[in-house]
Amino acid sequence: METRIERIKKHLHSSSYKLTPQREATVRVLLEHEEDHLSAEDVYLLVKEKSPEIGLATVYRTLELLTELKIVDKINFGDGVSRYDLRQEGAAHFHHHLVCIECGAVDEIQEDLLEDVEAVVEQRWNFKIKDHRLTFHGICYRCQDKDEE
Amino acid sequence: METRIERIKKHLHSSSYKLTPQREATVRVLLEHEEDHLSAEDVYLLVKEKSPEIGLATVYRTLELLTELKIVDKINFGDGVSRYDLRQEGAAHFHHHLVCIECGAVDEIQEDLLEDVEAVVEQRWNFKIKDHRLTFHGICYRCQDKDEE
DNA sequence: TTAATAAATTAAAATGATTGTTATTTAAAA
DNA sequence: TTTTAAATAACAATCATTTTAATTTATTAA
Repeated sequence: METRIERIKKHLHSSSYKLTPQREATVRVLLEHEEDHLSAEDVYLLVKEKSPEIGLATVYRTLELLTELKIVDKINFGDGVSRYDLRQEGAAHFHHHLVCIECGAVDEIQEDLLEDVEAVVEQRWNFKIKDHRLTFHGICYRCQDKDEE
Repeated sequence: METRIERIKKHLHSSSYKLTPQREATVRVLLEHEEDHLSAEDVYLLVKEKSPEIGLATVYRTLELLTELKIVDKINFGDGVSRYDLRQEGAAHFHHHLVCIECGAVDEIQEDLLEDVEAVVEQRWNFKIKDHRLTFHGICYRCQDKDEE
């Protein structure tokens, strides 16, 4: 945890940004909720618990900055809010998501799975892929079990 | 064109909705701009050209209805607006998108390409896939040509 | 160390997309 | 035709996000 913070700090410094207390508090919340897909408001409320003086706009600015530096990815599941997801260290590509249309749960797929598809797209459409977003909508294993009862 | 309108009309009727003049005007705009990825506001402005009395809220409600009936798909490319995309008739799955990070162009991929990936996901993650969203971000062929100049 | 400068933050206001409300209109059913 | 329900227009309200202006914090140069 501390080492990841250190690395993020260096990442910021290398682009001549500082890891201010507010930014550090925000990063810590993201690290502590790596499994979740928090909205800016979610992050704000969690940061506020430890640093009550922080403002929502600062959280937005921090998330924007982290997105720019590709430390987090901004993603949108179709409800009205953007969600922010820490990128795995060293991951070349953004991971995928499984959104359950029954319970709303969001699970992650860390495996790439798209190598072949991307090769086809680059070739057939002559498109230089820099990033991707892949989300499946369906029924998660938990709700399938529930349905059987 | 007329036959597609007819089919959409029947689709609405089968769920006991009517194809009102406002709804028809909206559907026509979508049909006439099938290649584009219009926001609600875009649709509104285009509908207004032919039917100036229409209200923005009606366009929103119509798009929402069409989305519910899976006649259009609502998609979000990360700018602040939802975009609406007619589903190909008879298409089981939503098509994919190529978003150019230089010029902003959005191209479509109608081919599925995901069959293998979906088989893996259904099996390995025990997830019943109902739909998907796949978007690639990168440099389109037009901008690649431009860069070479 | 101190004055000057730049970066970051707060708090509040502004913006822009989307949704809700109410009165009215239109269409369908009795 | 009368009644009822669905759909709409016009406007107000809401919600996420961004901007602004004043203030604070950190950094640099004297």
